[in-house]
Amino acid sequence: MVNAMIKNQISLSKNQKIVLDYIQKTKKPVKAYSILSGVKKKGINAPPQVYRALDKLIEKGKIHKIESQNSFIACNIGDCATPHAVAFSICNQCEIVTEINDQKLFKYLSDFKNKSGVKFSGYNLEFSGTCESCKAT
Amino acid sequence: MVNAMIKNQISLSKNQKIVLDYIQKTKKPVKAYSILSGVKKKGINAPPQVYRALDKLIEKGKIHKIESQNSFIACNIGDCATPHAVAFSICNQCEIVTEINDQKLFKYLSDFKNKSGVKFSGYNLEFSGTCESCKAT
DNA sequence: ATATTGATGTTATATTATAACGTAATTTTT
DNA sequence: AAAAATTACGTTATAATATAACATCAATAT
Repeated sequence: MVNAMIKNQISLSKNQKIVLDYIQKTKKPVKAYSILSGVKKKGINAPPQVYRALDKLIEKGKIHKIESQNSFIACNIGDCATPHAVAFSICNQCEIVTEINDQKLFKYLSDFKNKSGVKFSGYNLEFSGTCESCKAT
Repeated sequence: MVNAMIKNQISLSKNQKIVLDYIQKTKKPVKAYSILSGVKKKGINAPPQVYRALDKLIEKGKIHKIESQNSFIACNIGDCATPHAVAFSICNQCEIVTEINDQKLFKYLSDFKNKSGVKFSGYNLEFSGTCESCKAT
């Protein structure tokens, strides 16, 4: 009752917790069927259970989908305030994906979009290239 | 021989032409299997033929993939000079997708990326929202 | 002329995702 | 607290998207 009033308290169901837990353990984005194998021992048996959890976790800003890879990654900005306005850096070599949290970029893109006459609802931006550490080698 | 020296002359194979032709006829992005059904009468029988053509057409800057939809759209910037740095506006209502050709945006994003220490190789930006005409209704 | 590369055609299969159905748990309304 | 509504669950089956692998043919470079 008291706890229920804490702001931004987002409750997760059992399966949602299991799936989020698994995703948070990995550094690289994971695919739905990898998640499935990874959580079979926790009692999740079939794709729909995974996909349903993924959908809800995205809605709740806990994870993001990397569209160019059909993979999923935990949000690194705590509870993502804007789960539908996201930007990522994808290293083609080591495959590590990092979420970009840049207010100026966010503002630039939001403004750009609004200016263009389209009612802004979100964006997905995926940079690709070679990351710092891979560049070194 | 003479023609072969024309700059930017990009030659397309038979199947590539067929697939590009089909994509250019549509306003909305099309899916690979829709293309397949659409070009069966032209003698294209199986998915790999379509996917191979799509891959090459992307390389050659003739089409782009809309990652969030697994669909394909003709490049509206002639031969796209930068097939791996693209931006789109996706209307959630009418599903029309338009390619954004804005040098300032392009520069902003390229600069942003380079500044961040990552060797820039490309980006894919997909805005979503409600387009002008859908907003009216 | 030969070797290399790019394109084709085909079969089979891998990967990603959802439909549909019945049941159970949780929350909201009365 | 009971009823209603919503959300989540488990399961089976199947749809939709994409690629592997192999044999052949065509174009081009050496």
